[in-house]
Amino acid sequence: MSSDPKRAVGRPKKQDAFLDTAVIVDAAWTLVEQDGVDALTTRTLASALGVKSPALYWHVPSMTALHSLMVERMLTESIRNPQPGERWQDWLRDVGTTQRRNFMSHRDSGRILAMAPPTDVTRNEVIPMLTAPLVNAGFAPDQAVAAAGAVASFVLGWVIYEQSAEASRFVASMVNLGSAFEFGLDAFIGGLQERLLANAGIGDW
Amino acid sequence: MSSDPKRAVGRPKKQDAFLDTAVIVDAAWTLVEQDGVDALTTRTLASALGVKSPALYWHVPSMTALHSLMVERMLTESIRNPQPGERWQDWLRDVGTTQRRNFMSHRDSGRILAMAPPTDVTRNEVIPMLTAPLVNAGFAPDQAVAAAGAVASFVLGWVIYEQSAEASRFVASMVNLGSAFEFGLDAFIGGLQERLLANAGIGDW
DNA sequence: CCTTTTTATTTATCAATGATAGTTTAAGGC
DNA sequence: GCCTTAAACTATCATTGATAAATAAAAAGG
Repeated sequence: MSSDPKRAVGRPKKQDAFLDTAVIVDAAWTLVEQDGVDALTTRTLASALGVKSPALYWHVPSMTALHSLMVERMLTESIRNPQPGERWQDWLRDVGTTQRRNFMSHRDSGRILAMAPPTDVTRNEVIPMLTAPLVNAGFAPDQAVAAAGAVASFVLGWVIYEQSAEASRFVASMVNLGSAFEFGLDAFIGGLQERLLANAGIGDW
Repeated sequence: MSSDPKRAVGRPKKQDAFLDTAVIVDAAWTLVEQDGVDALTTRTLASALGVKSPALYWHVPSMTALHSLMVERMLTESIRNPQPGERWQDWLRDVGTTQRRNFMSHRDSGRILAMAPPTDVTRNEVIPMLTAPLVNAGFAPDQAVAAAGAVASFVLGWVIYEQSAEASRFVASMVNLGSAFEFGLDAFIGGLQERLLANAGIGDW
């Protein structure tokens, strides 16, 4: 409470403004990492920031908006453009595996992704970043969007199941989850490649 | 309330027991279909059934359990065994498209799937039903589990995005969602086929 | 036929949660 | 020095999932 000398009881300003969106999103992920998404309430989060819950609403309009911001943060961490000369297959495989690893390293990220509407940033930056390299590789724009969407969907669905204790325990008893994911991803990329070659042929799409 | 002559105020029994799990799950889906998953509360659901909310807890232990039951109901509606002589590719494509159609016909099903732990029925019936035909087709058991999991993940993720108003509006402005889904599914099945042929060869898996 | 137990609901009530209203303090511009 | 804006606070709501205790009807037991 009044243990922190930097904080007056009334209100600071620009100088030492305590909160901003980035700090809140940070703390939110930390909290979720520790105690799971069910523990992410406006009160626990505020308390982790040494603040009362209504203060959060000055920076973030709602809990749902916070979820979206958390997603945005996580997504921008795990997508990259292809390096010059990198084959699209290798790039896509790496993006897929990296994204799974990234999602899995954020507890309950699947559930959060499922709840959160995409932000403008997510829509306007992330999606084009996924489709552009595929168009460059020779896919038709429709195909590129479909392929990018399919990979994104596959990863999201996979992570949701893998983060479900019951589901992943059951499947993990039959198969190594990492290998299984890569098997699926490779199969999908292989199938995309077939379709790309078909484009060069008669092009019946 | 007292408008229904069949109901005494105290309590009925077996004969005309008002509630059971099936009826509750039914009403829950109806309610979600109409007003979305956020409107599915113990009170609204009870009221739709002409009952008070604690009555539900006699039949279903928790809201989460109800979600799981809703998922179980939905899943068992959309999976089928292959018909005799049916090619595994055709069967898998049909299962995938049917499942997407089924999920999409249940409002907010993606979010519900993401929240709900799988029931025993889901684990022990649905998953084997998906893998068995693939094993029959010549996939190694690991591969069959991986492939089935991948298709299930793909569909789940896709539906979550397609049911997100913002995400689907954005993607639908670039591509037909149905065609895009099928493009992804076909690519994946094509890739699986490649792998199956590789099994017959040197078998490096 | 009366008593006891079980089944299935009710009423009453909680604690937790997301959110808003209204208040308060600090800083900056004039 | 005042006024406006930024950024927090206190107080308070309505809603929600859930439980406890009461209660009535049906079934079971004799």
